Amino acid sequence: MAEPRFQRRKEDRPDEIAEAAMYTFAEKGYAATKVEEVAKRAGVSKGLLYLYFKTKEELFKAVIRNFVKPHLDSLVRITESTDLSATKFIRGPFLEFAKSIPKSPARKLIRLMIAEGPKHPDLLEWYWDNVVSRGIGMLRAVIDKGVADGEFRPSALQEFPHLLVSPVLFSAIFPQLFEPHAKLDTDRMLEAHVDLVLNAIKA
Amino acid sequence: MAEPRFQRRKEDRPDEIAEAAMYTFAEKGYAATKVEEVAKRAGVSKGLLYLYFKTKEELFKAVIRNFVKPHLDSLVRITESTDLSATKFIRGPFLEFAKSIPKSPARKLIRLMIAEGPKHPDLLEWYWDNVVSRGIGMLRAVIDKGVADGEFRPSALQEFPHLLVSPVLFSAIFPQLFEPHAKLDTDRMLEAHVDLVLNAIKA
Amino acid sequence: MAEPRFQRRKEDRPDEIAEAAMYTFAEKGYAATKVEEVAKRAGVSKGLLYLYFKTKEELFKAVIRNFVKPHLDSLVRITESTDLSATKFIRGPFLEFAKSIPKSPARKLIRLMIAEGPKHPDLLEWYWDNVVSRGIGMLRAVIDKGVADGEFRPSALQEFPHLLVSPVLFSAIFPQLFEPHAKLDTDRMLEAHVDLVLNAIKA
Amino acid sequence: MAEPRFQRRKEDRPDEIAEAAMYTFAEKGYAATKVEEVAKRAGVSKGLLYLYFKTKEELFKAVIRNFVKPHLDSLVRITESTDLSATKFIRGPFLEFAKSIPKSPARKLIRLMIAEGPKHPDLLEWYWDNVVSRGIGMLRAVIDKGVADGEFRPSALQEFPHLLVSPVLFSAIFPQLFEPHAKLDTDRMLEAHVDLVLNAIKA
DNA sequence: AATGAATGAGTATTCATTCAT
DNA sequence: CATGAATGAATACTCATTCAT
Repeated sequence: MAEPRFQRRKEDRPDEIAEAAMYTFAEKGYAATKVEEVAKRAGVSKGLLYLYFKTKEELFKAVIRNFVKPHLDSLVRITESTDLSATKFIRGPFLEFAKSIPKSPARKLIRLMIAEGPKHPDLLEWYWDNVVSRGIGMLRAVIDKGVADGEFRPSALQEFPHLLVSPVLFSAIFPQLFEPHAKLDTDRMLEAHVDLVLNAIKA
Repeated sequence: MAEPRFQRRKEDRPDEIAEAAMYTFAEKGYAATKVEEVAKRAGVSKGLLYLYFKTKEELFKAVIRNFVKPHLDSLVRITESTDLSATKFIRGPFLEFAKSIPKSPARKLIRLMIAEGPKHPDLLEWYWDNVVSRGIGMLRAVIDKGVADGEFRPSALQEFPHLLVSPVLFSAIFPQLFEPHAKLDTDRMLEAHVDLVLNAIKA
Repeated sequence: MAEPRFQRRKEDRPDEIAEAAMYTFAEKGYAATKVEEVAKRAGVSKGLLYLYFKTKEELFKAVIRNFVKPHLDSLVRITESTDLSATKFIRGPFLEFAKSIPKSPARKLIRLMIAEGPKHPDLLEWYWDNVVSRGIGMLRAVIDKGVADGEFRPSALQEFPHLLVSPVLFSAIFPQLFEPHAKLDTDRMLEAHVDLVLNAIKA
Repeated sequence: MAEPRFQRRKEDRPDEIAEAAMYTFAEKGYAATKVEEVAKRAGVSKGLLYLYFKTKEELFKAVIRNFVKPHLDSLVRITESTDLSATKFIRGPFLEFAKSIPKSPARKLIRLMIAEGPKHPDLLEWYWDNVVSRGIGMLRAVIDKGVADGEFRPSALQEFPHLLVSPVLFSAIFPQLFEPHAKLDTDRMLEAHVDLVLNAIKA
């Protein structure tokens, strides 16, 4: 007859489930993830899971959205701290952000997005609108500012800020595939990357 | 006048099946690919497919191996043409190779590898041994030669030739995900990349 | 007014399924028994069957174990009633037990065991430990007691109680094979058997 | 250009195939026997096998018929040697025959018959007509003769000669199932059986 | 007569989803 | 709200049989 010490508020449930799902998807991939396992991991029944998420696909999308938001916020925060010079911004907050990616669970979600993205076009659209295009836009703004301020010389990097990001993507994926065969010191590689780029475009 | 139900064409069959499989895997991904569909696409019965490939997984591995070999050969050929200076090599054959990737079917296999790789460790091992590590080794040799010849200044790129490759990977993946929302001129981006890098390390 | 698609009857289900399976296995043999047919016969979906029995083989083993237990218990009860003299025990409970076998569904399971046993060594082990060796041991004890009590003369039957059982086996199998061609009055044959044996070993 | 020293006469082929089939069926059982494996074992192509045997079932029946014939002949020979007294016949040729069964490959065919028989009614009919009923008839004749000659007292064994055979069947089957758990000295058991029976019916 | 490539019907098993309780 | 028993569509794989060569 003991009343439970922690009454679970129903508001938390969806998030708890999404978190369990995120770990499971990350570990096993979409197809190999069983809804029942997610439910078990969340300490919840299958039926309840389906109360909050109509389908497995809904759940997947919720996971992506949920766990990308923090990184989104982090991007926003970085943007706001742009009273730094472009060079200092890139060497500072950007590099830090870049280094954090290959170590965070986000790296698994990146692989998931690449693997499953094409099957979920609306998810890709959301992702493009809310994450990728904003990220690219922000980087472009930083580089443009660097050029305007005379820190950087004009270069194709203004058109392709992607080049600033691609090693981040690389260092998120590479270890997930080839870790057993090759260690990659992603921190140092990303530092080298930033050095190289800044060296190439410095005025 | 009905076309014969049985045809004998032993030699070609495995390759025909593998090709059909490659397109199907590329389109749908591993899990969503039905063996029967591959067979149909190859104009062959399920049973015959299984005569040549013991399991769906075998088929998948064969596909990867089969369709990566040409690129491997291409890499080898590039290596052999290294009577060019390092700079010319990078601006010439390497850039050409890089540009070809995002346009060839290989780009789909790259996405497949990222998506399915972790489920097939032996495939990853083969891939590492036969493709990735050799590719990286080759690039490192080129850069080292450039340094030795006084073309390049010493730099962390010697340790991380990956940086030379990561935009190639990026330009292979990005359009598969975000093509509907953003066109990316991969040719020009890769040219910009090469420019940037050479600019950064020139002696 | 349609009957409900879902019914809850957790407790009974495994037994109901096992019974349906037992009849199907008995009729068709292991290989020719389709899981789906068993499910249909039990008025249950394939999926539910698999909820209770991991594989077809598990189901088979469960059937054997389930439907042998009653006979096992019967054997035990017989053993316990051994305040009878050995002769009376054989003429009474043992003969009755023997006669019951060729008429019960057990006869089908006996044929199944002979047919499928070698493919399921762990089942054979269980069967040996729980049924056969105990049965033989019990019979040996009865005969030894008969000798000790001066009812029987010492004989090789003490070493081979199997001889007491083999006509039981025979009368369980023979009709299943040759019923259309030859009726065998198993009751009278088993009575004759008991007469013969007792006549041979009476002191 | 060497001409083969042994030209295979086509007459032998069916028998060779049947022999290969017999060993395979005996080892694996009907369902688990693959036609291709039989062909390979016979050193013949699948196609040729099908030239001689229309179906797998035909092949199975041919096997049973082929390999039971020798035992049939042996029975016949035994019958013909009945210038012996009934007692001596049972102690001599019959016991020898009985002892040989559990050691010959025939024991495997016996298990096969029990397992697969009910699925092949015509085979059972043939088997009944050509083997079982003749065998039983012969035994009955021997016992009747013993009674007529004053060797045996009249008994139910005249009606149920099966009782003379059932331990033979038992000793053929038992070791195939429980050999790993219990050795059975079939020779001694069968001797004990004959002793017991003769003791029971001696005049 | 002989081959073995080719066929496709047949089946065990899984798992997202539903709904009676 | 919450459960988990129940469903059944979906799919990899096998193997007896056929037939072009």
